[in-house]
Amino acid sequence: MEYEASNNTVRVTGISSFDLGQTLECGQCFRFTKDDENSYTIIAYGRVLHVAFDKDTFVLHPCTLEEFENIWMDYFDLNTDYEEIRERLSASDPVLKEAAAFAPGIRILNQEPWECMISFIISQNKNIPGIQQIIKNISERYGDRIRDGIYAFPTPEQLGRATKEDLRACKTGFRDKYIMAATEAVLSGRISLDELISIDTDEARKLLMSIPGIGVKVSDCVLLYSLRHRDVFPTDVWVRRIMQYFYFSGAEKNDAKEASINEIHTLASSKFGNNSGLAQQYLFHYARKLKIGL
DNA sequence: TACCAGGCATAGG
DNA sequence: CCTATGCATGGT
Repeated sequence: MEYEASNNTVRVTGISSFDLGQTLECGQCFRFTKDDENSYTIIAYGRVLHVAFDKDTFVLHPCTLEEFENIWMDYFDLNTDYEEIRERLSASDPVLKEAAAFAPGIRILNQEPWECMISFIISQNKNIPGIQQIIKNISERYGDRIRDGIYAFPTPEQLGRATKEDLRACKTGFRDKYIMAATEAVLSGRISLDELISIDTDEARKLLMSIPGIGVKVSDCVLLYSLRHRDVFPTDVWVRRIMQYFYFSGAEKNDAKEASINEIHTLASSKFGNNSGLAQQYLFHYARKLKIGL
């Protein structure tokens, strides 16, 4: 990988296994818009960033050399060798070979833990446009204005000022109490999200799940998308469907009983091991595009 | 109108 | 451990 900065723009070449659309649109990130073919605007780290691919060059703007090295290089996980992980997953399993070949440019973003946690609390029982709308409402009401009409995700202190009624006005619905509980856990210091990066996965998950409104699926999303635990396998309805279809249905497809989350996790762990997170991303994307069964 | 959306808490086997 | 139900809200 090589990069250079000029005119508040950074150009990166020599990245393999990276596609903007596949990475942003596989459901791990909510705050972006698609401006054009292979051109997106992202809001993160209190900044607005335009990203695009110009032939084989990854272009970021506005972006200084320091911002690229300190923030975005890690955000897009550019220091990880995805070629190697993808080959390992492909070789170990025929289904993954298909799924990975379908979207080989997926990377797992390293997002901000606080925003990620609140966003996935919001995500329960909502579709993606609905989730994006609520996050936008909350940011506009409590976050700092970055520039006209664009607001940063609020800090814990800022969101801590919200009352239940305020949150309801942002259309959070029954999630209002969960958001308040998570905010309180962070503000009080009971849970330090950054510390969850370096502790054992199961221990970190246990701590996250001590917050009401965070269950197995939401905690696994936070662990994978922001806390760098790549061995988890977030299992939502789509992943569940595709796992059922490929791994748990017998010869007669319909009479097999539904596999439980525990059974799916056990199978994922034994097949994909430390790379379960990326395997889940490939499978999620694959399932949504193919719309298998149901 | 009724039913669903990347779940979770709760009450009950 | 597993299963059934309600849940705010907006969209078909």
